[in-house]
Amino acid sequence: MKIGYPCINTTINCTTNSGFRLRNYSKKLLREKTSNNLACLKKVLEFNVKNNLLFFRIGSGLVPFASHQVCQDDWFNFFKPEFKKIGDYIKKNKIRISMHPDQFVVLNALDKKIVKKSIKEINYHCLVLDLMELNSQAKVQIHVGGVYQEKQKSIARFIENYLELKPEIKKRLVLENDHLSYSLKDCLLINKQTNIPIVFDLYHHQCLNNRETVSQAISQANQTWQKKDGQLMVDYSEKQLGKRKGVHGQKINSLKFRRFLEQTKNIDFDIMLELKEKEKNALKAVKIIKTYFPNFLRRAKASA
DNA sequence: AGTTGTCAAGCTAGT
DNA sequence: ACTAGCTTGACAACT
Repeated sequence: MKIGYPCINTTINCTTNSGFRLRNYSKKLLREKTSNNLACLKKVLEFNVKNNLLFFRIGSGLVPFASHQVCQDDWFNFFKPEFKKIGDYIKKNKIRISMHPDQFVVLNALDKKIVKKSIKEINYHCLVLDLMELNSQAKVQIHVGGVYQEKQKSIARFIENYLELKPEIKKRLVLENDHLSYSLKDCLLINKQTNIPIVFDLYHHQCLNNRETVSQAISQANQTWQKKDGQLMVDYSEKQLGKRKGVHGQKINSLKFRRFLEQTKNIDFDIMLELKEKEKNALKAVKIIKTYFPNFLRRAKASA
């Protein structure tokens, strides 16, 4: 089991997400920002290793506007050595990596232009991981997309578009249940026809489910991951009290987290803590696991 | 120096 | 009809 957090470290003063406005685009700015972001990524990963946080989601803004038509720069050649160095560090320290393109990526969109742009954005994410020379256990996670009042047709469109992707993209793409349209059950249905692994998001599952227990759900998601895909990835977050459905919580609740681990203790997986306070929650999670489930982290070392 | 409006992109449900 | 929310604030113009 590896513990991680997404995109941003609030402790060290270094961000991997610095960018600029589209109207200010220039090759120089793109290279400046990318250079800064890669340097910070290395520092964040070093912080993580020091703190036993061996799962990390790299933010989509690593290379600003990388998939936008304005970007004609061959940044991937220019920064190749830097990417490789970071990849070497990741492999040396056995860090699990994921990426998560944002909400504008809709592989099942009705509008073909949106599908095309989405694929371009997915390709960029995969290219980042390829440049780091990471294996197929480094994943890019997306949601199914829109419903457009015709769920079955929309699922069919997802499958059709997915199957047309290049193998080097398919090997990285994984699907995550969302909190209002596509449940775990829907994702499993898509998995049957595509073999795409399913990332299990606990909070989304609490918002939208088919009455599976957490234990059953984790087990079902786990079965979609083959050896080449690595361990099951789980996104862990909690409801923000008093806020409307879908809002992520701020802090990890020790009791709830322990209950979750207890319910799922027969399966090993990697946990991404999607809570507002970032690495602080991940550190707390590590502490909780060390205290109450010490064999879980030993297992991580053994499998690492 | 600190504050605030805005930023490439899509979709959904709550208000 | 409008907006908050989504995996993550950060940029840049203003006071």
